[in-house]
Amino acid sequence: MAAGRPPTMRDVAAHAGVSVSTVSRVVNAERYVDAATREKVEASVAALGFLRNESARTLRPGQRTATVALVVEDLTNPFSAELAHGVELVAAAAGYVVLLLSTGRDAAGERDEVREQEIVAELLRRRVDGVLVVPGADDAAGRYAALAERAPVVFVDRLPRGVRGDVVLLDNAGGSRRLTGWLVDRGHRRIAYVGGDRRSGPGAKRYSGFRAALKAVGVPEHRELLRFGRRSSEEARTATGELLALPDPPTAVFCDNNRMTVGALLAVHRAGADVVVAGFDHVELAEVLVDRVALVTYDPVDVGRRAAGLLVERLAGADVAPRKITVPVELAEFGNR
Amino acid sequence: MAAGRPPTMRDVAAHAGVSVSTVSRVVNAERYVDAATREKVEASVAALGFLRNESARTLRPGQRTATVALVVEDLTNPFSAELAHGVELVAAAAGYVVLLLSTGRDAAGERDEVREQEIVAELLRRRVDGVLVVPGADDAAGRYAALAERAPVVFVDRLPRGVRGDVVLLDNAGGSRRLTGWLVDRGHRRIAYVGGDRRSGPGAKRYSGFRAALKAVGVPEHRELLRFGRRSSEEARTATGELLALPDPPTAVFCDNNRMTVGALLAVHRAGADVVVAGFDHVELAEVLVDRVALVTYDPVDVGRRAAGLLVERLAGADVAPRKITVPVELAEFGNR
DNA sequence: CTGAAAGCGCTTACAG
DNA sequence: CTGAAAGCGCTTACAG
Repeated sequence: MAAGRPPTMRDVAAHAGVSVSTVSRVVNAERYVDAATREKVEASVAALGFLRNESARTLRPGQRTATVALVVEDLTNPFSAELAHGVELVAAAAGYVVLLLSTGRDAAGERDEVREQEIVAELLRRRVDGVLVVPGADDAAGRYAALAERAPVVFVDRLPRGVRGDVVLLDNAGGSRRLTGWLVDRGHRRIAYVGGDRRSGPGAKRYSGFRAALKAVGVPEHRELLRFGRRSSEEARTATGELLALPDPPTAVFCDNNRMTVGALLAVHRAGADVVVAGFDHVELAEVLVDRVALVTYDPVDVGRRAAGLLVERLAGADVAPRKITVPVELAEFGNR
Repeated sequence: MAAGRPPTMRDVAAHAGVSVSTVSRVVNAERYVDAATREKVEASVAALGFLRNESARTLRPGQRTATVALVVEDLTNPFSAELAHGVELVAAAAGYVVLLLSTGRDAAGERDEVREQEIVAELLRRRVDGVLVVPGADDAAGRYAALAERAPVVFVDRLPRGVRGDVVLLDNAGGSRRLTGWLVDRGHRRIAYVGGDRRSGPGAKRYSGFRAALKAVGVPEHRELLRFGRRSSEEARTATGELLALPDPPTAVFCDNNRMTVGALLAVHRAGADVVVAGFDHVELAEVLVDRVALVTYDPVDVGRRAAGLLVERLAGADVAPRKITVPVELAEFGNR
């Protein structure tokens, strides 16, 4: 398991009978190396199983670590996982390796700011070339500003206030508007809303799209049908159950994200209620659960690919103003009825 | 964005009026530093925003990179994603950072051995302290042997032939046996099998558990009811559809993994067939789709935690024979009937 | 085309 | 308790 120290360029040089500089040139595929010399060195590299120590290379000023970091809250979320996959694809193709860090939540479900600070310091210590962040909140400015000063940062899904950086967002407001419009077009007037945080980030945009769509056609928003701050599918199920039990229940439920949709689907299915479920994010098997479902979907892998693309461009020297990409979303309709 | 070179220990030393050695001692929290000196240095560290260059530290022989790598085939798979989360939790707690690499598959769905070789080389170049691998095949020996010689490797989900290393497996055979037994106990005699590769890895164990359970109670295996080599839920759905259309259809379908289960659930649901679905892996909402379902479940996050735990122990110096952990699985039963 | 030498930012014996 | 010096494994001007 511990097989001595790995061979160094010095070992290769000795083996090939050349200088260390020459080995370096060969390893770096530089020009101006005699073909015969090159072959000799390559033979020694192979014979010794030499692999250049990247830490040593990196030490020289101007040298890159060829490392990018991806900071997410929780990889358990399918959005983050697929995003990470897209990031890895593009990063690897461009010669970067991905460092994965999750910020997590503390026991109370609150953001762990100490951990976030520590992550930022760690990335700085490791001199990563660039960072992709899916921020947990809009107020992360202070935390990521120090990072953004030293390395390009691309934000995904939300842009913290006051930080400079490229950003990749979903068309949250537009998607919500279309989804709500779809319900209204089908005659729904009492539409419930089950969601998480309505104050910031994607949740805020989704709620604003919902309101805008209702307002545009003069359909009233019923305050008693709005449920915010739900964090899990269980909480969404309970909330939806309560809504269905109302004297004048909704005819449709708008769900803010996939956990909300899962909860709502369960509640509607169990109640055997004649209610349409409309949700943001893809939910597997949704269509067979409830008579009629509409979902706003998009490809998280693509979000990751685009975000990594922006970062790679920055690292390649694109010296332009911060850019913003809005990934389009699609409305998919399912149902037996 | 590019704010000059970051401060070095030399800058801190000058600022604090001490030597570089002293700065190093303070930064490394060594003893034998005068309290006043320490404070002075800490003040300078803070003033300059010094963060020790980890590449430079690493260069010294015997110094660790505090980096572990996780190699998976595809993070899109929820198993890998949750596993990665478990790994990250334990690694971070132990002071390691996680490098994420996916091997992927080529266009034809075949393993990309060149990419795997390149990943191994990359990890060696970066001098990672240890590696967690979810191998794509049993014959990966040659590929990971070079790695295992230089750094501890923990294999997850399958152990390639001929490689030394710790391994964390699921109780595949046991889970399959119980699941099959559950079906037999309920009177099923014509049980279909829909699965992927039956030759190696988890698939082989699951199939052998299935056979063993049938054999134990003298229930015959019906060759016309076995479908292997299915790779997606679509392929599983088609296969299940065919099985249901047989003149003498099965009364239950055993599914090898979650994609198979999703496909089978859809097929049974659409056909309105009175068939029980039994599957390995958790499937969200499975219970509301089909009248009766049994699933073998486990916690992939826990698998990741345990694998990372083994690795961290190795890195802490545990010099013991290769260890094997088998993560238990649970049988969960759902249904309206 | 090739080599000797300096230097990247740290850590670590070795003195004191 | 503190500092001067050597050295980790590379890269890169500078000569030749």
